[in-house]
Amino acid sequence: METMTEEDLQRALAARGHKLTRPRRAVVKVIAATTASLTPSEIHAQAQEYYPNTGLVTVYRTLDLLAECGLVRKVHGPDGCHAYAPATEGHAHHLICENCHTVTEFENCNLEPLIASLQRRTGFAISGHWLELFGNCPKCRAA
Amino acid sequence: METMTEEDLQRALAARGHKLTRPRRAVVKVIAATTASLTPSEIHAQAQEYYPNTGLVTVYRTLDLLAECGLVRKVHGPDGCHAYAPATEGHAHHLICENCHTVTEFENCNLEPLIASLQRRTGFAISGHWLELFGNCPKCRAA
DNA sequence: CGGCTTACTGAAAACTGTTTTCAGTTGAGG
DNA sequence: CCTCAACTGAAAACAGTTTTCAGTAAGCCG
Repeated sequence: METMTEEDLQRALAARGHKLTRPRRAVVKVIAATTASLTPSEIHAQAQEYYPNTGLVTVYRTLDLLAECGLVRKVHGPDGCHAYAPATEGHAHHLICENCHTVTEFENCNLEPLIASLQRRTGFAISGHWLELFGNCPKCRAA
Repeated sequence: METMTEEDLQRALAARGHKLTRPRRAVVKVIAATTASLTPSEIHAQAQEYYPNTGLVTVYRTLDLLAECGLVRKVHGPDGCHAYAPATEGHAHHLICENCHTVTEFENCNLEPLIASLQRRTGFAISGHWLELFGNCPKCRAA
């Protein structure tokens, strides 16, 4: 369940033969530093603090790259489907704070009984699923 | 689990004081006739078969209206978040055919144990969730 | 260390999906 | 019927994303 460090992310990109350019480092730094889900333009704004020349286009391209490598995941929520969050390994789901957008991933969704019963009842062959939970994180509950 | 008829939908709109205009009737007819999830522009194309003057803008407005009334639900899937499907009553989830986009709704997701355990472990107060299952419907499996 | 090659870059333009604006139309109650 | 607010389509505005293109720089190789 641990989120990857900046160095982990850089290593993962390099291992796949991708160059570690200045704007990529900036985006990676932003991703590594956040617990929240961020939109491409939020990431862009933050990345510019590390490397002011970072272009929004490159942020999109880098996010695609990171998503392909499974290092980042798109987060779908009631207020939109434009945000990305750092990914943990393997199959995972999101627990999202509706207030500050902090995202916690979890596995172990234990949907097998439900899936089995639905396959029986509907005749569908179920091959994947998506589960996102919404609420308020401990910090926001306090405030 | 039954999907509403054209008349049901019209009655539901009228009951809330909305006018039954020609383009709205056309959109409602499309929604009542489909089991699949459709994008606004697919709905637009089909609605024009019933009322050729139907504008895309009105399709968007009518979908908003139907969604507000709980008659239609936005479907979020791997290939996008732009589709709408007829809604059944109450809390419901989607079972979506990745091939033909047929959507079946179901309730009874039985996530309470998972939610309770996550609340305990993370300190989040969980107030809502989203669950979508993907696979192939009986028809597409046969083909 | 410096030069080379190709992956990568930013800016501008193009695109797609959605929303707003506005003047004209129409449904439904009186 | 008549009236009037709710509603409409077209055009324009807008937001998010992708493509294009000429230039740049990462990282290998000598």
